[in-house]
Amino acid sequence: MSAIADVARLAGVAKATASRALSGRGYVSTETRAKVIAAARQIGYVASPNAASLVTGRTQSVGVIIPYISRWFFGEVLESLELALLEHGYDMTLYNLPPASPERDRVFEFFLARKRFDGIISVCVALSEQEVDQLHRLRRPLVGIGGPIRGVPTIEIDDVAAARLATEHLLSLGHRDIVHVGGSQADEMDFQVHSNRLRGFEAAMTAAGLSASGCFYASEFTMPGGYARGLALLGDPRRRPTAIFAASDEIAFGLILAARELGIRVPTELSVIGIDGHPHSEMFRLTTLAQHPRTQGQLAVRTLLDGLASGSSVGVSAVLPTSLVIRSSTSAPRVLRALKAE
Amino acid sequence: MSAIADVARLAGVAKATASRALSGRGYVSTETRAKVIAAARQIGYVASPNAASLVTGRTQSVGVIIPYISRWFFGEVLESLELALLEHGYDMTLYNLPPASPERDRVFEFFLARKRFDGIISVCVALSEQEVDQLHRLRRPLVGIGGPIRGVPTIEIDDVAAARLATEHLLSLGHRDIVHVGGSQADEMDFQVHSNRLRGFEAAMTAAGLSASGCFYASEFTMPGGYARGLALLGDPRRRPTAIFAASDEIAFGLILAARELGIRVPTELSVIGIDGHPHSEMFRLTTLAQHPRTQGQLAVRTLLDGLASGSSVGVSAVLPTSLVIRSSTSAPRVLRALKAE
DNA sequence: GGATATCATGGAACCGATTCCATGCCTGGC
DNA sequence: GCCAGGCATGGAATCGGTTCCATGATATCC
Repeated sequence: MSAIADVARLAGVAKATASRALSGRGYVSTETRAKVIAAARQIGYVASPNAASLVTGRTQSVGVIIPYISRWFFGEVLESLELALLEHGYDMTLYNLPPASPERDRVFEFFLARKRFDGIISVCVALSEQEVDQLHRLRRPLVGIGGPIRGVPTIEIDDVAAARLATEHLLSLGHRDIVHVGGSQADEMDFQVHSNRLRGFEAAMTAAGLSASGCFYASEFTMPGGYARGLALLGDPRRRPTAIFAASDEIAFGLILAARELGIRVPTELSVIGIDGHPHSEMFRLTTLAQHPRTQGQLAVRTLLDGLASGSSVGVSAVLPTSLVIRSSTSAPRVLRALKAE
Repeated sequence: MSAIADVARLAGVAKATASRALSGRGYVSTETRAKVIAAARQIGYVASPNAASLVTGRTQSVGVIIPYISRWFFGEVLESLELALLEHGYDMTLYNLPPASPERDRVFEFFLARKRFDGIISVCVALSEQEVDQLHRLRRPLVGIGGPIRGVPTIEIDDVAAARLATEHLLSLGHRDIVHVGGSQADEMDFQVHSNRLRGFEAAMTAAGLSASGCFYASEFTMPGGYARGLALLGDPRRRPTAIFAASDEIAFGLILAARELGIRVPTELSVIGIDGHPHSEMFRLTTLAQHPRTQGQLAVRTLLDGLASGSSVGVSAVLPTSLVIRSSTSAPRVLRALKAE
């Protein structure tokens, strides 16, 4: 329970000098600094961040708002955020805010409005203009991950482009009968991830001269979701597509398992492509459009801390690239290969 | 940026009265309270928790130390912790501390020692006596999840018993040739989860008059880990067991997939049982010993807040029950069924 | 009706740092 | 030798609350 006054007394200096010696700001002679540091160590002094933030206004802590914790993308982002923040000496305070959470207003009014953070990172939680204004008024920089927020720098991937690329990969293999299994708009998160991926799919299909209508099937954004959808979709051999573009790798895993269960060979009879770059995709030999959540997290932290240093400048948004990782869940459709063989 | 002094001035009372009116402590007349509350609302006053904690010593915030974020068990625990803490008006500050992390000392010296928390919850991170003492000296209550810490209340399941129950389930079906696939002691987390589950397995085998030696195979604690181990283990038909006890559901999923890939029918030719109660276990029709991480999280929060209220009393540890959920990944071994059929 | 308990309020101290300002010393330049 | 300026230090104010203590006004009880 030692305070800086104790350190000062022990070192035989004034509080002010002790503070300067320990923080490194202002003039202190080398020997005095050494004395103070020795005294601090001797009594195990640790500065009280509360007292410090009271006067400086900085808390050395960042708030993170996130809708899920245990889903892959979010877990990865979270881990990278925590690591990057820790490196820069910041604490991370976590608010789990599922879509349509009844806690949402509580969190905003009760927690975020208190001046506990130097900044906030919002992962796939859209903030209303009012909420953004509120934070700006507190002069707290704000960075988004996963979707655009008006007037706020955001780190994201281009979901439309990623979906288009994935679909184009299937098209380039010769598939014409392609289905998209993705999240429904109903349980969409704040950002338009689901509908953006659908739009990218439709764009690619239309550009290839194909109709996309009736080619979308909704699913939970999970492996069991994809599995259930797969069983229903692939059960009828006559209506079976030759390829599926899944909006996430986990959906794709479920689809592959459903196909196996129905005796449909992947990729011979059915090609499947996902989006994510999930670590399990290697095991499932899934072709996927990898995004890089850890990079997104690191960049978000850097952007936030830059904004913090430069005094709430606006900061710059970034659209991070995705990369097509081709494995063996995709190939030319059987008909085509039969033709080629002739 | 309004302070309580502004509220007091506007309401025409002293700071002390305004503070009492807003916090609800001490005597304030009904009308004065109404005036103060109205004034506070009018200028959008939000109390500074820093200033408050400076004098009360309470921060209304809890630190959580956890080795993983995205693994199922940990994600579940985390979500339940956050929810329960939020309900009681506490913030949750997260420290991700993988086993053998180089950040560990930094986290302890630099972050935890600062008086930023009213208490700490350690999820599967064992604390050294020194670390525990340090926290006790700061009079900060401490609760563990997932394993015993000397002198600290802990919420856990009985890993030995759970493993024994799982193995006994296989034995009771008539299996004699049983293998355990679990985590290696090398990459064990702080608590003895891996070796405890192995011990439970050995205990059950020995009690049934069987030898357990040579029946353990190490695997990463993930689905790909189980998959890789499954391919290697089940490849040779002559050395194939009739049943596998997997130390986690995710390992079990991998094993099941490997079996399917090798054309081994589950459960006809191979029974598989796991531990966890993972949400995907239903999809894999996996028989499992379900533990309940959310309950563990809730109980940990309750224990911590009790300790907080009663002033660092010791609190009581709890061993939570597991439940056997029987699905169709386990059945009597084929030989036995053939005999019965005669 | 006077002593006592209860309620209501204000003034001031305090939590533990940072930082502004004043003071004094020493050095160097002219 | 004197003055300017850089360096080193201490005193005191400050951040924004909570709480102790004193004071006064009512209500209660014998």
